[in-house]
Formats: sequence, structure tokens, C-alpha cells
Amino acid sequence: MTHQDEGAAVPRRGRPRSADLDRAVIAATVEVLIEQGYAALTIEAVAGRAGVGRPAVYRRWPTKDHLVVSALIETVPPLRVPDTGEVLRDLEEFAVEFALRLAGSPVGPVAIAVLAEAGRRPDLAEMLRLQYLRPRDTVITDLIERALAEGRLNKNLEAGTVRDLVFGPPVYHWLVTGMLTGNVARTLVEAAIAALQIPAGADGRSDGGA
Amino acid sequence: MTHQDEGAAVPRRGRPRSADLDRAVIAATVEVLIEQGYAALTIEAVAGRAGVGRPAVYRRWPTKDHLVVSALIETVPPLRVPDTGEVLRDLEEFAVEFALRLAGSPVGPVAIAVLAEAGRRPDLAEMLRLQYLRPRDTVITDLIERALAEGRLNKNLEAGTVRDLVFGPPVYHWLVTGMLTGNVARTLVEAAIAALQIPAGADGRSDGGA
Amino acid sequence: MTHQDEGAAVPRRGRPRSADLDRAVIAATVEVLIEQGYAALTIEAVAGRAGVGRPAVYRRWPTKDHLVVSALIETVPPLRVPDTGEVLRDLEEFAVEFALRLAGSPVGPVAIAVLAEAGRRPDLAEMLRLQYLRPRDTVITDLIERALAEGRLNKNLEAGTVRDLVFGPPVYHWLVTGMLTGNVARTLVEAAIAALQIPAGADGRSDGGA
Amino acid sequence: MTHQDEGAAVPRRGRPRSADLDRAVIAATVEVLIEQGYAALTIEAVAGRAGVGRPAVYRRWPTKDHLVVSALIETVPPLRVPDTGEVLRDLEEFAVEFALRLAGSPVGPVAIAVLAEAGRRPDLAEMLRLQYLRPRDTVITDLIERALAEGRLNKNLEAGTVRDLVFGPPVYHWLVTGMLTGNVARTLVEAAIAALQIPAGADGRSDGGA
DNA sequence: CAGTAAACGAGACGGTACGTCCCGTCTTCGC
DNA sequence: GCGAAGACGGGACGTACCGTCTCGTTTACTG
Repeated sequence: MTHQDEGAAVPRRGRPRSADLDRAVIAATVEVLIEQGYAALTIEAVAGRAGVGRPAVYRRWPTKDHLVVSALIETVPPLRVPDTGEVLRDLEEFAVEFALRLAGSPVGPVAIAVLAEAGRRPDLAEMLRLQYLRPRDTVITDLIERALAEGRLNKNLEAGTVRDLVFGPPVYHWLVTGMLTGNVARTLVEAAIAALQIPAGADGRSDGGA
Repeated sequence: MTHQDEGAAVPRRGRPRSADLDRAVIAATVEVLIEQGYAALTIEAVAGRAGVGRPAVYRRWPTKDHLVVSALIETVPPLRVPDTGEVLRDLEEFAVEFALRLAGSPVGPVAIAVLAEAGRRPDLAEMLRLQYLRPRDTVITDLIERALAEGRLNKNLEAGTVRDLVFGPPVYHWLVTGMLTGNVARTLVEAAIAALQIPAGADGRSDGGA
Repeated sequence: MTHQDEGAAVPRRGRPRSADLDRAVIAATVEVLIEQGYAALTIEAVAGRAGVGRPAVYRRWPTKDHLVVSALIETVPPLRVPDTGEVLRDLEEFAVEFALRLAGSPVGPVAIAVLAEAGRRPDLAEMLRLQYLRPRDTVITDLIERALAEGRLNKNLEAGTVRDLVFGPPVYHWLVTGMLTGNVARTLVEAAIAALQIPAGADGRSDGGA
Repeated sequence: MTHQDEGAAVPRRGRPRSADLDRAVIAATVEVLIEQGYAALTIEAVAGRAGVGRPAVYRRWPTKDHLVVSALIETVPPLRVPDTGEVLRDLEEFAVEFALRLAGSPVGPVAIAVLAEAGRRPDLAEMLRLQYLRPRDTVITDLIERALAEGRLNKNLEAGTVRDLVFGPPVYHWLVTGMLTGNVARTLVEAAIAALQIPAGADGRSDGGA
């Protein structure tokens, strides 16, 4: 999927763009990302590996970042949500799986790097959030909404908050230590989910006032 | 602090390196990072702004990343831990402050970008963790140990786990949404700390087996 | 004329090189040579003066010396041979003119410097001799052949030998003393030509035995 | 011999300069000249090879050229003049030997390169001519004066003119063709010397009018 | 089905930054 | 105060890519 999306309205005269070429460039991008990393990625290298002229790449993606975001979108499919009937168990499994995938795959650091760059580039940030994060987040939020609806979690919490509490700890662990084992991930997610079952009022600050 | 640290034992022949110059380069690096961002940072620009030859920079830091790590180390001082007598309140205040600083300052994305690059560069990762993360983490861990010793937290948890559970959620929120308000940060930290006061056995999975 | 000369047969894919640019670079080279001299000549300065990127220069000439040779070739046209009917007078005029030009123009020392460097660089030497010296030498040799054919010179001499005997003395004088006046040049050339009219047998060694 | 020559009058306080060091630097210079050539010669390389600090070199020779000239002076001793009793034969032998040495040794091109550079640098030129060329030329001129005194050469010629006529042709041949064999050198020198025995009046222009 | 407009590869273009080498000067130490 | 060691600001090196721009060629739609 390229960055421009012009609702099919314009007939576009002349030779149409080759979809094969789109695919070849994205594939080459992913290869280079995995082998060389985000910082070392070069439009020239991508074009060369895809057997394509540089202008053909620029015609589709205005910057390296747009290209990488497209590659992430195309390459990292939203995880499948498990459905065991036990909604909290599903949430736990999903969170553990998510964190391990992020920490274990070569695209994990790439995603982080793009995220960091997005901090300075609003257009990139919007693209990233709209096309990459939101679809993946929706899956998570839906699952959490289900748990809330079933009354398995503290009703006072919003879905986004639950997501942060459950997914944040293992991801933070990975960022800070550079490693994430299955055990650690599970321990963190379990502990977080446990907290979400506490009824309001068991808050540590309830006796200290605010 | 440059990357080489040779225990002061060797007399070092020849003209010694100028400490003023170290400082000027670090200062210039921070300025450029804030103005231009990590990706756009150039050794040439840093040297120019510091009024220094490029080789003088290379003499001290072998790569852009080493330079940036040094700049982070010198620039971002470990936060002061509050001490109100209430250890859990201290922890909460500290976590909120930490997350807001990260999200609010221009060096936040820089730190993340370096973290991401460190994923591919073991030497850089080690330097970053040893000189930047560890000192800051020690402060946190000490505080948590104190809370554990006072019996204010679930005794079965390790300090590192507590850290991840408390600091992870607001940081994750910032990463995913690109924003972090004081309210959100406080809500997340409060909820996390609340969970850590639950005695073991209130675990959601305790009845499901594992 | 750049250093590559591929018989116009190949269609040459991609954007063709700009001939304007060739000219601009050569012109800038000559200017810098005259103002700064050979040793101080810098690719960077040439490119800058020509309003051209450095890579555009390197694309055409692999080294500073190739560039300078090209500049010499383009800049120093073969001298016109006078034709007064008197072939020996033509030779004399030509030799004097040649030597004075070499000694009097700013490119004289440049040519010598390149000649010296060519002593260590066979490819450069070949280029220099093929494209610079040979065409100029041909003019001289033709004139000498004419003189020989007319019987005005000692028949036993080869044209190359005559050239060395006539052109060598004034050039040597310039090299050794750093100066060459018209009088000196004419005296030397006259004396040399006089020698070449001697019939064989008037050799200085013929009466000294060997 | 260094470039400054302060007549031994001043006592010079402090540690005296090491003469060993002078010699080591000159030797290193010659080695580098032979191996790398004049253009590639670097003060740094010379200092390194001599086992000497760079400032020690600069203290003695202000520029690379001064250093090279010193090296030439120290290294290339004036040729010995043969003395067979036959003064013209001596001159011939000497000229042939001189040209072959120049063309055959690695310092030949070096001398030419310095000569070329001297064209733009009057101080260098003076040093070169005073300390290198003049002593060598004196030997030649003396020999020629002897020949003139013995009446073996045309009396109307000055010694300098004879030198140019005899030494110029083989040197020119070497410069233009890049080669000089013993046969060629001898042929040229013989022919030139023959011319110098012609009495005035046998001039080629005498019958052509002027 | 011929024209034509756009996409294609190739690669030159003016640039910028790279990391290195060397310049000539300076500063510090030890002899 | 000489001499080594080596840092200093500076400048040029030759290379790699940048993003843009011609080129000649190919390809699919359009009239």
C-alpha cells in the first residue's frame, strides 16, 4: 500500500504503475531492514535490491520513513486474538505473545526507531498511528472491552488504561534491559491483570488522602 | 565523560586533551539534538557549532551514537527521589515525574532512538545501559527496596518487576499515543501501585491453575 | 576531451554527460593552474570555481593529474608552423617561438611538473605523450622531414635527433637558469641548426680517433 | 645541511640540536622520495620513518620543498669529471654520464618536479640554484672553459651556451620520450660537440641571408 | 490500431556528510 | 631549552547517498 490513496476517481492516463514493483520494493525494504537495520537503510540499496530505479521508489514514497512505515504495515500483520472462552486468559496470552514478538523479531527495534523519529515528524506520526498502531490496537481494545463487559475487570477503568497497564510492563522491561524472556513477560502480565480485578477502593492512596 | 576511561594511572605523553573542548562538543550535541533531532544530527554540524575541528570529535567518540550517549549521560541527570516519609507516595510521585519528563522533554525521543539503535549494536547497548540506565535505575530500585522492606508492597515481588509494573504503563502510553498528560500518568501509576499491595493469592490465575 | 573516448558506437543509457560541464571544469582548471600553480591545485577548488559538484569532476577524471593533462591538451594548441619558403628559417623561427612560449607562459612549469609526475605513473605518461606531446611533435617532425628531403640538413640524421638538438638547448637553458630571453633562444637555435648542416665526417671525434 | 646558517657566532643556549637527527631526516626523505615520489611525500611520513617528531623537522626546514632540496643536495654528489687528456672526449663522456644518471635514477623526476615548483617560488628557486645547480654547473663550466682555452671549440661561444648545446639535447630527449639509452645520449652529445668545432662563418644562415 | 502519456531503467546532476589524512602550530612532559 | 608525543583548528581527500533531472525505452490506455 503506497502512501497516496486517490479514491480511484481519476482515470490516470499513461502507463499505470506496476503493482509488482510496489511489492518488490517493500520486500527489499524488509530484507534490508532485517540485515542492516533502520539507520543503515538506504533508498539506493532498496532500489538496487528490488531491481528498480531510484525514481520509481521516490514516485511512491516521499521519504525513507514513509517507505519503512509502509513496509511495517505490509509486513507485520495484526496478531490473531486467541479465543479460549476465558477472556482474561485470552488477554494474558495475547499480551505475552505480543511482547515476545516485538522483542524477538528483527523488526522490533525498527518499529521503535520509527516511533522515535515520529516524535519529531507529525505527518509520519499520523501515518504510523493511523495505519499501523490503530488497527493493531483495535484488536486489543476489543478484547479488553469484552472483558469489561463480562465484568471480569474493574469497571471503572477505560480500555486504553487497561491496555497500558497490561502491555506496558513487558515492553518497558524489554526496552530497559534489552531482553525479554517468556517467564518475565508472563510474570509481569499476570501481575498486571491481577491488579485489574481489584475493586475500586483498595487503592493504596485511599488511606493517605490526596 | 568521554568513552575511554583509563584509570588515571598512565602519565599520557604528548599534549593532553582539552576538557573545555569535551564540554563544548557535548553542549553543541545537545543543542543540535534539541533543534534538529537525532536522525538529522551530524558530526560536522556538532563540530562546527562547538568551534572545533571534526577530527577532534572523532578522537573522542568513534561514532555519532557514542557521542549522543555521552551527551545523554552528561545532560540528563538522575531524577531526585522525593522523600515525604510515605514511601509509596514517593514512588508514585517519582514515577509520574519520570514519565512526564521523558515525554515532555526534547531528549525523550532521542533516548528512544538510541535505545532502538542499541538493539543492533552491542557495544553501544552496553555503554548505554552501564552509564545511562543503570545509575538512574539504581535510584528507582533503592526506593522500591525500601517500600518492600517496609512491607508496603507484596513481598513476593522483585524490585525489577515492580519497576516494570509501575513505570511501564505511562511510558507505553506515551510511545503508543505520542502524548502523556499528568492525569493519565497519575492514573496509570496509581492503578499499578494499587495492584502491588494485593497479598499473593488474590491473583486472577490462582483459581485457574498454571 | 575527457579521458574516456569510446568510439561513439555505444548508445549510452541513462542521462548523458553534459559537455558544457566538461568545458566549465577545464576552464576552471586552467584558471586555478595559472593563479595557484600545479602543486596548490585542488579538485575542490576547481569544482567550486566551475560551479560543479566534486563527484562530477571525479566522474570524468580519476585524478588531479588526468584533469591537468586534459586541461593542457585543451588549452595549449599546437603551434602554427611558419612557412616562408626557407625551410631552415622556418625551423629556426618555430624552435625559438616554441621555447619562448614554454618559458613565458604560466603553463610551462605546469607541463614540466606533470612530466615529472608522469615519470612515476605509466598511465599518465601514456596519456600525456599520446594526446599532448605526440600531436605537437608531429608538427615539428614534419617540418624537419621537409628540411631533410630538401637536402638542407645532414642526411644521416633522424628527425628525432634533429628535434632534440634544436629544441633541447633553449629548453635546457630555461630549466637550469629559470629564464629564457629571445636573444639566448635564438643564439642557441642558430648554433644548433648550423651544426646540422655539417656534412658527415666533420665529426669532432673523426680526427681524435676512437 | 639545514637551511639556516648562522655563522657559528651565536653560542645558542639550551640543548643543542642533534646532528644525527638531521642525517636521519634526510635519509628518510630520500627513501620516501624514491619509494613514493615527490608528490606523495609527506612531512609526517618522513618524520615517522626517521623516528622523529614532526616539529623537529619543521624546526629545520620550513617547507617540504626546502627539505627535498636539502635532500637532493646531500644525496646527489657532483659528478666526477673525467680527465683523459683529451678535453673534448672528457666533455663527451661527462655529458653522456650526466644525462644517463639523471634519466636512470629515481631522483631524476624528483629534481624535475622541484625545478617545476621552483618556477613559482622564487625563494625555493634561489636555494635550488645556489646550492644544487651552481656547484654542479661549475664543474661543467670549468671543463668547457678548458676546452675553449685549448682552442678545441669555436672561440666565439660562451661556456653557458656550450653547456646548453651539449647537455640540452639528451635531457630534452629524456623529458619528451621518457627514455634515454646510452646510444641515443652519445649520438646527441657527439653531434652537438661536432657543431662546436665549426669555425664561425660556416653558419647555416650566412648563405641564406637575414 | 495508431498515438500518446506516463512509468520505467539508467545514470548524471549539484549537494552534503562521511571518516581519514595531513597540514603547520601548540602544549605538555622528560631529558 | 631541545626533543618526543600528540592534541589542536583547519582543509582536502575520495566515497556514498541524497533527491532531482534528463535520457531512451516500454507499456497500457484512448481516441
